[in-house]
Amino acid sequence: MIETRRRQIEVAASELFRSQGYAATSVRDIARALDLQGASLYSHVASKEDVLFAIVDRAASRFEDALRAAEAAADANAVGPLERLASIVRAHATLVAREPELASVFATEWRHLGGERRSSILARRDAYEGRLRAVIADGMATGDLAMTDPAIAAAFLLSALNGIAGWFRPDGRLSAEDLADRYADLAVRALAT
Amino acid sequence: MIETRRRQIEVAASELFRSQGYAATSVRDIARALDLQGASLYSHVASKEDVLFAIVDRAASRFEDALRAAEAAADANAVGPLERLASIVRAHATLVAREPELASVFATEWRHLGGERRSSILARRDAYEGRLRAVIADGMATGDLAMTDPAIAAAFLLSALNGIAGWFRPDGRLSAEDLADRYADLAVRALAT
DNA sequence: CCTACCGATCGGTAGG
DNA sequence: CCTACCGATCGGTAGG
Repeated sequence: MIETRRRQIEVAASELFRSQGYAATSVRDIARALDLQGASLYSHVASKEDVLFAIVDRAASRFEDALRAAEAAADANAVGPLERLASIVRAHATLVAREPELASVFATEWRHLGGERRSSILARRDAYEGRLRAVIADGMATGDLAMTDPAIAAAFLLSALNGIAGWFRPDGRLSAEDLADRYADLAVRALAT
Repeated sequence: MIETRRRQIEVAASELFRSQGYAATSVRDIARALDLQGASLYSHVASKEDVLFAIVDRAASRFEDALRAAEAAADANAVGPLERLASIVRAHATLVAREPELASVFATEWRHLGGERRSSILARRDAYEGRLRAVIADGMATGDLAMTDPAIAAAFLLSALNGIAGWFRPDGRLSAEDLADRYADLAVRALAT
């Protein structure tokens, strides 16, 4: 277990950033959650923004991995565009439901990042959204999906999916997987011919 | 034109709260947008939180009015559950697209309100969401809408709708009304039998 | 990882 | 609506 402390800081910060927002969370808030003095955090991180970036960067990678895996599985099973879309939605929803702090900070706190980091994260978000748009456009080309503006459909779906982080309780009566199935169903119905 | 200055403050604050968030926006930021000194704001408002509450309270009323109007129109025309749902979605989407600052602050900054104000706003949000759930449940009872958990369907739709504030440009190639039509279409398709 | 401390900025008040 | 100012808190550093 190397870098455990650093990880603890990121986990505690994710929870605080999610519930209070980055700007309203002080370095001392994060330290207190770990029973440290505020200044002691700086033995492990260079700045508050560094902690935010680490979280957001990790979140971006998780979403990219989930998308890649969903697409690879769809390729391997040679499924149609409808099932490909469903498995992407399922993957995204599952990730948000399982790690709402990560997803919520990724979705809303990136604007507190400085210039380069911010644009790098935005570029990755755009690329992700672009992949989803392409899947939707492909489905329209084969006639499996109804004709709509793929950009609008993608924005519609991503907002719905990311919204899960705002209300889903992982310890509630509904499992992340069940939730993901419902969302995939709603998404497919919304877009299928 | 009474209370113009007060209104200007709220408008400037909405824009700043939307783009930077409430916590990252200082009283002096708001004042600067109006060419005032920071302390001068306090001739018009009692506190920074007061400004936030005024915005969020106004936003809540706007959404309540829009919902009421959509339901009244549906009642007057005796339309079915499908068209009733469509007109509610259209009304909500139009409002978010026309006033993204108001909608975005309402959707995300309420947590910076203190105890009573916060719970009052949350109660109104819950009531609004409850109305949407009821419309969905009614549509399922008549067989116009497919059987799903109305709470999940409502959360799905509201997240998608509120997400509009995050990307829609009122001066872009798509009008608020066209956007609203697309969203109503997606919503109806997602839920219809 | 702590104590001690820094300059900057915060929301807000006094008094005009 | 302004100037002058307040105590509190902010992110971060020095030195151990």
